[in-house]
Amino acid sequence: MAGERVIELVRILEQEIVTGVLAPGERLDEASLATRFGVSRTPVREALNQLASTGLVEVRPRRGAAVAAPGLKELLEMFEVMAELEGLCGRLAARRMSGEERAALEAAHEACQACTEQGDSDGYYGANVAFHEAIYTGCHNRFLAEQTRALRNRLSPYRRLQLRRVNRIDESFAEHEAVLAAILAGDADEADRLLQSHVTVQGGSFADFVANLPVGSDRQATA
Amino acid sequence: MAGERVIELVRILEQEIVTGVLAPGERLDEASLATRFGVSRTPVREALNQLASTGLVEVRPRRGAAVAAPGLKELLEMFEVMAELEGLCGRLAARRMSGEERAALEAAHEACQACTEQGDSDGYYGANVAFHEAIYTGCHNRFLAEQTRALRNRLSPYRRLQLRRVNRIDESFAEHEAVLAAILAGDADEADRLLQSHVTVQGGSFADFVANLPVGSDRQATA
DNA sequence: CAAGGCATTTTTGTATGCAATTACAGATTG
DNA sequence: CAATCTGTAATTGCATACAAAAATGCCTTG
Repeated sequence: MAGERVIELVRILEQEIVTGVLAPGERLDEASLATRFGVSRTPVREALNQLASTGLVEVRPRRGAAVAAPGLKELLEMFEVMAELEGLCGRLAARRMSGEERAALEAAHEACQACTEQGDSDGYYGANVAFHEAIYTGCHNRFLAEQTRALRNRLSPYRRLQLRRVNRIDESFAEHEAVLAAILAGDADEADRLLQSHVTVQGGSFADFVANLPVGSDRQATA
Repeated sequence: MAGERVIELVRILEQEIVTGVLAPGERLDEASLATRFGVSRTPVREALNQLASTGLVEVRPRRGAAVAAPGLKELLEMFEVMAELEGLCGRLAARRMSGEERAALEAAHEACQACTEQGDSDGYYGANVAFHEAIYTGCHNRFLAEQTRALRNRLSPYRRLQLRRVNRIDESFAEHEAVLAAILAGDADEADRLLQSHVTVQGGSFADFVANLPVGSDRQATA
């Protein structure tokens, strides 16, 4: 399944959804996308199906596809699970990371530090991803890493809202430092706990998070 | 997407995979399935894609689909994550279950007891599912419940091997009893811990588990 | 007899066409 | 004037047709 063209379509659409070019709730009709990408409806359908399986788009039978617009309740549920998964990654990483992997994590942390000191918030976004990726690698559980990455990706449109908060970068970096210390010390419980609170909404202001949500996210799109 | 026919195909194929009618590694070519179900290849393709997204089948570009045959390492990774998810469900359920939900859990447990006393191992399989479903409901996190259910389903071909062990039913029931007690007592940590060990391979004999694996599961099918 | 190359055959990937369902708009009626 | 009904347009679901790639078997050749 999934020829090269389909994979490319998935990649492009996923990127546009994750970065917010395609807003939650926006309709994705097959014909338009097919014309836009210069292919037939068939690969577009497959791409939409794949995106639906990751949860990024929502398809309702006979009613077409749209960028997923989870309600507030569902978002909180997903954050709750993500916190647990990230924590587990950290817990396992603290126990299992090799010397090289620990060095890579430190390097990623230093890249974050560089961005922080220069106030490069765009750069920090990427460096932050690299830091967490280093932890995923270090947990030595590819399945867990993939699940966590997928959920992280799915929530990224909403996580970006948080990261834009004033001083959130500095806060995030400070939290990374503690996480790094715990992992290097091999303190699994602490790494778990710190990572959970790091990715949790409650780390910031919950009211701000809700207030910055795109309109319509306060109820189910499928309602 | 996903018309009625596709949904039905997914349901049937999923059932056949989970119950072992279709063995891990078995090839699933589109034309044969299309003839068998009396539909064209298009809905079959969609169904296979959906099953691929849940991990039950594996599709390699230009090389067709086959029932997923995860290697031992990957299986252990999945069990590790499932233990965590089940534990989290129990943790949340202990804190959040309503009175009716607690009653339902007790009822499910009693159904398990009936099967145990009558040595009805087939019946126990279903009652066991109901017990865990009651916990999923009680965690009040539909997303988590869905993720856990999906992973449980994906692992069910391998879990059944465990359940067939002598006395495993009795062991399982005794563990349920402890889980039930912890949840009713609102002891979240204990419920978490007990459920994790309940679904973990290490609960039984690891060697037996490995020995009963279908041939070929000791290495990656995609290797 | 074994190994490699070539043609055939099978299977997947994509395009297109048709049928069925749904959304929309205008008209009709209470 | 509001609500409902109906006809039309638009969109999805499925089937079929064609193109491209990979698997298979046979033949040639060393």
